[in-house]
Amino acid sequence: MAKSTSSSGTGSRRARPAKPALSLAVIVAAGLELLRQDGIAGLSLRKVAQALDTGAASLYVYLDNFEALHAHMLDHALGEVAIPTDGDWRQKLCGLLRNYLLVLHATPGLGQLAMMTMATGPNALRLLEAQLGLLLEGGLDERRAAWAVDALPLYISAIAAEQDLRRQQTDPLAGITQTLAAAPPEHYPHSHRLQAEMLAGDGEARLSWALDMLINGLIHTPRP
Amino acid sequence: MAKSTSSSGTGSRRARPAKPALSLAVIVAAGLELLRQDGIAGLSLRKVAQALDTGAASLYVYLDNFEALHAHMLDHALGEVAIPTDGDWRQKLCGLLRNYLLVLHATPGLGQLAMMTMATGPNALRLLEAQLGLLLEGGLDERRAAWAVDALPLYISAIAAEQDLRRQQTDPLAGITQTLAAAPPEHYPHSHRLQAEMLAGDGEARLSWALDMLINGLIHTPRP
DNA sequence: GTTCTTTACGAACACTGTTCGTTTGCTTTA
DNA sequence: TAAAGCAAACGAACAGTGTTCGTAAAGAAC
Repeated sequence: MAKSTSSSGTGSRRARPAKPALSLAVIVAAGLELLRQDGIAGLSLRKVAQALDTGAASLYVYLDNFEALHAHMLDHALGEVAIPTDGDWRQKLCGLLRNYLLVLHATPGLGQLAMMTMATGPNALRLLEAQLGLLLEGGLDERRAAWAVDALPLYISAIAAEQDLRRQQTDPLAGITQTLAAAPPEHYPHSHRLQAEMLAGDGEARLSWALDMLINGLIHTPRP
Repeated sequence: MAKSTSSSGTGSRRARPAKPALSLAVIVAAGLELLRQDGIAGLSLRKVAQALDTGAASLYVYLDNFEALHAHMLDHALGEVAIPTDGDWRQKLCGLLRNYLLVLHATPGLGQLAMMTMATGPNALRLLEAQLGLLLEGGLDERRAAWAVDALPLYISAIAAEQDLRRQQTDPLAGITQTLAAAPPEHYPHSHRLQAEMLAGDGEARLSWALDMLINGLIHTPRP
């Protein structure tokens, strides 16, 4: 996909990768690589610059903000989301959303980044158009599809962000589990009884159920 | 609820509020006040300490982390979410979720904070129990209710976080609107045609529709 | 009165995003 | 060829951030 280092064809004439000429694409790639390694907490302009063997100030030729880096990184990642072509509309829509979550899930912190950044790049637009097409293909009226296309990816992003949150804390058991265990069963009977059930199921099963739930809700809820 | 300032009974003997004796409750209150004024970007340990007329290091007696402050602030805010008592189960559940969004919406940045923090305080548990009770009252089986109680507040939090994001950027028009306007209509026909429709409706109407959609989906989607 | 523990605080450390002034290297002119 | 212009790159500095450490003060327990 991405161009390999230009100097690697004829053999590198330096020990270091010959300083890849600093462009927006290279900056974004370095940012995503850094995110992949250190997560959202380890992502910083200075470290991106350091990975590119330059100073932080040099990046401001290509970026207005740190937030702009976020936006470019997100949209670049969104370019990896495949749009299904086989099956009926529902299978294709579920597949698209599943691929979206897959991409967010592939690099740690990307889900959180998606919730911190307005997705407004060309790839976001591409996914928007595809989702609208699939919803209309499914027979939904335009007004419903227009609102659904906001709700669906928002929910998927929230799932990814939540799982990122769970991943980045040292002890995933320390969360709600301790609270539930310490809660007096006579005051919180449902929470106590369903404790195990709430944590049951792997990510795949829960996602499939959630997607079904969303689309079923969509079908059964006309717009006011 | 919280103890009032102990020195206020006999009258303050200093010009300044007599240094309110530094407790977790006071720190959390100051943090929420700071959030209310400056949003999530303006929230910092040092500013909270400054508002309490002390240094940042002093807060570490009551807090392990900056993240711990987040958690306590979130749970304190969650204490303001009212649990409806009138109407059938569906009205009560919708009311609860609406109140939840209302609270997140009331102070800027709280929605983002809710997506950055695991809600694991006593008030989160209280809301969890209430939601479980209402779902079971509605006739949902326990396995479905157990998963729904994770999905529902997550989606509401995502809505709040998204609106916080929209609020904190100077120009709310600058988002997807520009991208849509610049997109060639022949390549993105649906996006172009439904441009206005996607932004239509106020927050109330969209929330009501979203809640209906979620609950309808819940009803029509059995667990695997 | 003397210990011991909790609470408070100042100074310092290692970071962060961002800005400013300057230097470099290439391209376009004269 | 030489001069001028210009965008890109860079180093230093600024105003912040969370967190840690050593050290005081203030009570409580003996």
